[in-house]
Amino acid sequence: MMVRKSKGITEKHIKVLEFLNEYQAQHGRPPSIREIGEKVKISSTSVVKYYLDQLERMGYIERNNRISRGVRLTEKVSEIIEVTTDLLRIPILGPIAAGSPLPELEPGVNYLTDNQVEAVEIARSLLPAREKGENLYALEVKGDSMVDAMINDGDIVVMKPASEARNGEMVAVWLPQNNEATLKYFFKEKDRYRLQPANPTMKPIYIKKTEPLEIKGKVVMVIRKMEKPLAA
Amino acid sequence: MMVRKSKGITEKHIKVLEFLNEYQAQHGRPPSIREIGEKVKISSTSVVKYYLDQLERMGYIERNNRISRGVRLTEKVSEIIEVTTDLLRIPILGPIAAGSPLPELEPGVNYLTDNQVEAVEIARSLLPAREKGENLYALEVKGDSMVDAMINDGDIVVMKPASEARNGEMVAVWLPQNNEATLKYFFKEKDRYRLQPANPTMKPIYIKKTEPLEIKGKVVMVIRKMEKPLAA
DNA sequence: CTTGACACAGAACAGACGTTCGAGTATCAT
DNA sequence: ATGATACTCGAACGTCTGTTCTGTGTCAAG
Repeated sequence: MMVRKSKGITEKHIKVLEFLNEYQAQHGRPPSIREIGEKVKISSTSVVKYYLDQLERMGYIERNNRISRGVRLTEKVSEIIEVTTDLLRIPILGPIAAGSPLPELEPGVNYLTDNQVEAVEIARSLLPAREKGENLYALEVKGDSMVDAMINDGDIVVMKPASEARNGEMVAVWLPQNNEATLKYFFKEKDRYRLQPANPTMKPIYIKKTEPLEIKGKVVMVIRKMEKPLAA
Repeated sequence: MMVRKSKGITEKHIKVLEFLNEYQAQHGRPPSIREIGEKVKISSTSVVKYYLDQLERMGYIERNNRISRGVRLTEKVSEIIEVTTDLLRIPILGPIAAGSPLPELEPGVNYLTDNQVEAVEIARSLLPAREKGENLYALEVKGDSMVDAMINDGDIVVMKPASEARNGEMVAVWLPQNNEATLKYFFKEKDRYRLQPANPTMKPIYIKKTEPLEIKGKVVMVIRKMEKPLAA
């Protein structure tokens, strides 16, 4: 009767979760109840337990009782705070092919907790400096239509959502008039856009500024797994 | 006069280190002394401490005394046991360019503990199934000579050491007669080797079996970071 | 045979740690 | 005012956990 039913998370709960996350990342082990209390400014161990009980009931932590430091954050906390991990799970939204429209990130959907979607795990250190990794998504290349972007069938393209780009950035664009998706280096010129293939031996496409061109995202990384040998 | 025997690591030490590693990976926290003793078949906590003290003196673990479960494996243990991590540190041995010989993995050198070399961190889940990651190394592509392998200047190529290959595998080969390093799909035919570019629009190279051809490794993965925009 | 380093066991102890309980305060709807 | 709810405190308790101490058996050197 002393535990709230379904009220929301308070500032204190978040403080506790953040400290749990921080301590674990820093020390490689969970903190003790007294260590939590000290950091979250709770002077009684019973109050810390009080909050831990609530957090456990809410599904944000799991506990192995009777064992010291037996606390563990669950997947669910990522909905509340940014969990520091070395690995970043990036959802694979779908295929990218020349003739089909690009899958897009729908706001408000948490792909990481949705086990339906596949994902690639990328080391944070592999990402461009200080790229937080927020909202990154990945596409799997289907077909040979991206060869001029130096991208093969089966490659994984990691994207950052964007609707505009600066010169020299590689973007995924949808060309409504051609009904075509493509990956190109983007350059804005006088009265046109130049879409430059990555392959230096190939020629650019020019799109007049009056013509439609939808930038869907910037390419952050391309990953090619040589899993199975080439046939033929 | 009192030089005792080996003085090195014993089977028990390794058992302890392995359990430390296993428990940490499984529970996200270090084990207690009694948990160690139970698993390593030591019936007294004092003996566990006895070994922990030795391991600490040898530099394989660090301890935060007075605090429960205050044990942590150090970098050095990777010389002794295979530390299970989600991340794999793969050393970048050097550049790969058409005109220069390929850097090679020197046996007996632990590149991971040698801070001199750069490294890329790859999530284990990203590697081909059950690729242990042993002896993997990486090369950084310099120049545009690998464009026919769909590989750009600046790309990171993750390699597995190999001196021969099966049909359809992409290999790094050194062609002594041409004084050239290249990445191609490898096919053995009647009396020749066919080196097939990844780019389907390009033609293969044929090498007679009588001519020299040194396979240096198989390509496991290619990573392209789109860090900076393309100039021009 | 004696000595001493080494590997190990068991008991005991002190402090760390999680849990329980009694009690107090503040807010809010009744 | 009343009571229910949410939150906090402090003390006490028992277990967990790391440390210390005493003792035993082995083995090689002196």
